[in-house]
Amino acid sequence: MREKVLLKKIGVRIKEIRQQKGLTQQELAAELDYEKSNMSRLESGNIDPRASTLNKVAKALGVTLSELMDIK
Amino acid sequence: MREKVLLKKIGVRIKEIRQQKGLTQQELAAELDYEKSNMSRLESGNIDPRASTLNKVAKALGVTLSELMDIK
DNA sequence: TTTGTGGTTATCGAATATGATAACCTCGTT
DNA sequence: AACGAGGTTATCATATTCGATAACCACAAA
Repeated sequence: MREKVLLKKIGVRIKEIRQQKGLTQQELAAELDYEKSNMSRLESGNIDPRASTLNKVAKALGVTLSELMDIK
Repeated sequence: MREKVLLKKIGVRIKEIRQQKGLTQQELAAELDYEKSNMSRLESGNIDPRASTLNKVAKALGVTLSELMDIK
């Protein structure tokens, strides 16, 4: 894993928005055709997601990709 | 390739900013420890880059990740 | 205790990015 | 024509995501 800090921040950002929307990981995962296990990996910062994955998450959360990537 | 349109837009956006800065692909690639061939693939929208890759590009271009992802 | 919810972690196969090298193309210039 | 600059494209090995399944943990409610 090359950019640990970045990935952690992305995970935290996703979790933050998800919780604001009152969604569980499972509910969000369902909208993405993800398994909840994948959402957990993503939010925990253990993976370096692809642009298309981030875009899907952004859509499911109702924010733009730019907003999702607005990490401090 | 799942999200062709998105990837094309990301490529165009990178190219746009790179040209604004007056950089060539080779110069940008050099700052990233990329080969110019990789930059070309990225700008052409043929790959689905990882978050860490996008972050490196953003840094090298002097913009935030959020700004880089601000694709119409 | 049992059941359900929310989340984590490990593992697998398949698909794909990455890093590198090389060949090629289109120009503008000498 | 020959050369270089800027890009493109193909290919390869390696690393990693993705998609899925399953086991597990903590907690709350029945």
